[in-house]
Amino acid sequence: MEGTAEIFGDLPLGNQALIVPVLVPVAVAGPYSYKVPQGMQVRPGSIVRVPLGTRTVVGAVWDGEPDGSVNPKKLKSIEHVYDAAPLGEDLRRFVDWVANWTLGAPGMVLRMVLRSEEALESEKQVLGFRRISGKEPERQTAARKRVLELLDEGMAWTKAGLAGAAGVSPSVVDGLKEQGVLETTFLPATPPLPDPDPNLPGPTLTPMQSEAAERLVAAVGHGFKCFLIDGVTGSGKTEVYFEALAETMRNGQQALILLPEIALTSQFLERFERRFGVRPAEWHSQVPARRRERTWRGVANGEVKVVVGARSALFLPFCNLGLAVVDEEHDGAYKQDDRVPYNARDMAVVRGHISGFPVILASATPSVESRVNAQLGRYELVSLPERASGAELPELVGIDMRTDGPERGRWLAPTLVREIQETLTDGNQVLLFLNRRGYAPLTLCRSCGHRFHCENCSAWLVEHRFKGRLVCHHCGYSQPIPDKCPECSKPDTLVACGPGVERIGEDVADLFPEARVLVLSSDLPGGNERIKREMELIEKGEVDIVIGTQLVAKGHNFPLMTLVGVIDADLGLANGDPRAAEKTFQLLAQVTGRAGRISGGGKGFLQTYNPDQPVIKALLSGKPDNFYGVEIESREHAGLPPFGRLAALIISGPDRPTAESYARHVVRAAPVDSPVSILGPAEAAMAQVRGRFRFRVLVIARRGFDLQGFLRAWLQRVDQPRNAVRLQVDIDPQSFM
DNA sequence: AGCACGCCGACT
DNA sequence: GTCGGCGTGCTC
Repeated sequence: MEGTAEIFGDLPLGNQALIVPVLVPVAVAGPYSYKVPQGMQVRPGSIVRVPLGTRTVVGAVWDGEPDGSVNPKKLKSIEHVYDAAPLGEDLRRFVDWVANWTLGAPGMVLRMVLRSEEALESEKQVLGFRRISGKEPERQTAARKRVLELLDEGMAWTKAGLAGAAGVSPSVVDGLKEQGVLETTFLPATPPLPDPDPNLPGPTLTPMQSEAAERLVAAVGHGFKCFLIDGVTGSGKTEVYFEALAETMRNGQQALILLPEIALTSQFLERFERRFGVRPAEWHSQVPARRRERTWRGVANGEVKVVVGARSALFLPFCNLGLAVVDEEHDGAYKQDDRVPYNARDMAVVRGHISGFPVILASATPSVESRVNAQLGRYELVSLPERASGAELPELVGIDMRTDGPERGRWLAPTLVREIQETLTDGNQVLLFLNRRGYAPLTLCRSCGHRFHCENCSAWLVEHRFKGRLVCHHCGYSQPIPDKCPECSKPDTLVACGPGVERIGEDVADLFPEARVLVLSSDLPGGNERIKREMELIEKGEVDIVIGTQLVAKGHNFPLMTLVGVIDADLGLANGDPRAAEKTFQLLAQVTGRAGRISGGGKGFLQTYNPDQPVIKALLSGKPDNFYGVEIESREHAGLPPFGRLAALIISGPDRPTAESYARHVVRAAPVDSPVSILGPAEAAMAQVRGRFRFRVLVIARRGFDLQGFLRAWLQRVDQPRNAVRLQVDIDPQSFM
């Protein structure tokens, strides 16, 4: 038995009541102390209900000695110990680790583990009805007969279930009970779900896939190790890690698969079912509470073998977790910004490290920090550079818009127009990608130069011609499109500058009047339903040219799509985001990867004003490493307040050091075996605004930057009480330069 | 006076 | 995270 809090039978304890630390779900630094009433059995990990202030809360008995400095008169007693299995030692260490890492309160992290109080008591037993053999009702009726026929099969039924199945009212069942023909019984708790079968025959893997799968399989059951699967779209990453999953199940251990968004889960569940025979347990906010409770309990007692879920699934109380997979590991949806801010990808690695099991990160476009971790040898790289079907990856071509661009007022370069024509003639589909909603990003007055911008946030208003409004994409403000300039009042002087998807649609309709064109963006009326329907239309080949925003980057597969044209490949590179290059690479690799995914032989065209940009070169060559490597000119540590971990505040100079350089330094500076996330200046400032003020800071700045002065000023703002800071923090990254 | 609202500290 | 206490300022 572990722990300090055991009551040993009738051993005399004198007058000294037993006191234990209990972690409560409030934002305080550590556990509180509670008395254990006579006869109550608790140990570290026990889930308990305790009084706290005016309410009662659910907490967990924690490790270590109770805080001796509190006034013993203040101590209250534990009210109740829940029936649920105590949280394991490794989970408790994980909670503490995450709290330390996020600078959050351990109680707040525990709260993520103990999400549904209902799950903590064992499932309520259900009253069932069974036939007492041989007994017949005094008077037989048609309804009674139907009920008894069902019961003669030997099963016990619930009243509602039985009445429903027999097509009679529940009172018929009551009547039979009254007559002593039926007896009541407790039904067994909900029958356990069938386990996934790891021994069903899997698909035939290519030699490259098999080799990758073998490496993963060999690691199962042998402690912590982190893999990064870097596999192009269509390379069969999923099939490969499914083999590791199968091995984990054969080992009798549980497995967790994290997906970035719940929209992807239903397809994934089907895939899982095809491979392992049944669906895995599902965990995300849209799963009904009842099912979540069952999953929580099942995970804790070992009945549930595999969970597929969103980031919050990482905090489930697995009793025997043997593998975690983080699919699409580069995806920003793994970051939680509110409450406890964490990145589930990194915390999955930590959980694997603490509990001693392998973790697999998978992506077609791995994040910079994961690549760096692989280069440093912390993660083992598993490359799948070929499509499993044997289809060739799309051939990518850059179009220099300065020399080969379209005439004024047009947006598609002649080369791209020719390719579209050919593709349509062959009966294939075209995707034109532009990550900008609306008709035009800027409206100005030809006469006086007035530019429309948002009253609240000073961003330009984007014209939405379908809606007939000017919309702020920042804050949602919108106004009708006026017919004259608000500044100089002259009519008919307003001009739209630059393209959005709606405008490309106009261009395409002119150039290809015969083609069936569909413009897809998230703001169109009809919502998700409509988007789903339209995706299906595309899949069926009922659309020739799709014009879309990033919405078309993931999800459905389009078998007939062989050409992808990126209208503005430079979009998104111009802002101050240190991750701009990385994000652009990921997005464009994903979008162009759709070309010829099934049939092979696809083509992609990138319209750009700067073909020499590292990102564009990287995309064209298929080698993401090419856009790394701008040198950091100076780097300093500011070892200011002594907190437990490192957060990175990154300042990018006008020379824009690229993200990998940041990552390299940040990762090197990190505690051994700790994953590191990169925070841009805006993110770091946001974190302050949200109330996390205490950082150890790593600053990367260009030469000549007054680091000491900056830090003094920054820390002064940071160390203020919460509301003072809120007013003073400047989150504009430009101001740091 | 009575109440809504925001700020702030306490919670074992 | 949540509650209660307290000060401010407004009022069917």
